[in-house]
Amino acid sequence: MPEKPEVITVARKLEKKLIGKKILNVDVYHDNMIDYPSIPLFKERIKNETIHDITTRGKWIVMSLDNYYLLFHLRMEGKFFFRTKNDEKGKHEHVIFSLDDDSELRFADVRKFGKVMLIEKDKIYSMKPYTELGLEPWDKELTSDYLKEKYMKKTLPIKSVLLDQSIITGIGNIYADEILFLSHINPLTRAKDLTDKNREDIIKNTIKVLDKAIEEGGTTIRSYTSEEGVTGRFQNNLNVHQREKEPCHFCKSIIVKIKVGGRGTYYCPKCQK
DNA sequence: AGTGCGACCCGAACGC
DNA sequence: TGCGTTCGGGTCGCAC
Repeated sequence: MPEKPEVITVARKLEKKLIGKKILNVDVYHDNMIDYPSIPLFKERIKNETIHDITTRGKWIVMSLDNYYLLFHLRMEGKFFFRTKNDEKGKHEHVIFSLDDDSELRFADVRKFGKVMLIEKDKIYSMKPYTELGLEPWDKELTSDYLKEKYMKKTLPIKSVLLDQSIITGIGNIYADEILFLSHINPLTRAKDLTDKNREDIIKNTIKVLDKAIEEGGTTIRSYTSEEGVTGRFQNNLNVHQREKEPCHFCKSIIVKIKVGGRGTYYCPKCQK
C-alpha cells in the first residue's frame, strides 16, 4: 500500500510535528524491526539527537538528526501515532520514541514488516538501502535511454520490472498497474521488448500518476482508518487496480485480473494489447 | 547475473 | 454461526 505518494504524505505530516524536537529515549518491543545497528547501539546512539529535517528516498522516510539519519520503511501497514507517555501502549506499537516535549512518536505495524535504521551520516551512501536504490521518478536522469540500458537484458514482464526499486524507486503494485494502463502496455510484455515510445510513456505516466496521487493524499484501499492513518483519495482515480470484472473507463471492456510474478495484476485486455 | 519463489506476519475476506 | 483456508503487500534470501 504505501508507495511513494503515501510515503510522501506521511513524511509531510511527520514534518509538521517533529522538526526541532529532540529524541530522549527509545523503547523497542519487537527487535526484528530494527535493521541496523544492533538494538543496544540503536538505543544508545539515538539519545539526545534532534530531528532537523524529514524527506523521503524511495519508499523510505528519512529523518536527518545531528549525527545520524533515522530511516523508516512502512512496508505494507507501518504507521505512526503521536501519544503521550500516559497513553496505554497499543498492541501493534513496536518502537516508541520519547521526545523532549513529553510526547511520544510510536511506530506501529500490525504485521511487523516495517523497518527502522539509524545510519551514521558519513555512511549513508555506502550502505543499504541507498546503494540499492535507483532513480526517483522525477529525476532528470530518468530518460528513455536510461530505461533502455536497464531493460536491455530483462526478460521479466514489465509489471515486475516496474516494481524493481533499483531502476525507478517508489512504484508499488497499485501504481504499476495504473502506469501501464495509461501507457497502453500489456503487463506481461518483456521489458526488453518495449519500444522507445513505450519507455517514454512509462516515464511520462509515472510522473502523472504519482503527482496526482500525491495531490490526492495517496490511496486508501482497505479502510483501516485511525485518526493518524493516511486516508487518501486517489482510489477514486484508479482505472484498473482493484477493478476486476468492472468496465474499462475508456473502452468498456471488462478489466481482467491475473498474477504476474506472484502479484495481483489488473489490466484492460483491449487497451493494453 | 538474472530469475523464481518461499518467507516474513497477521487480519480480512472467502468458502464451506 | 463457526470453522478452516487463502490472500495480500514490499522486500529479502536462497536455489537454480
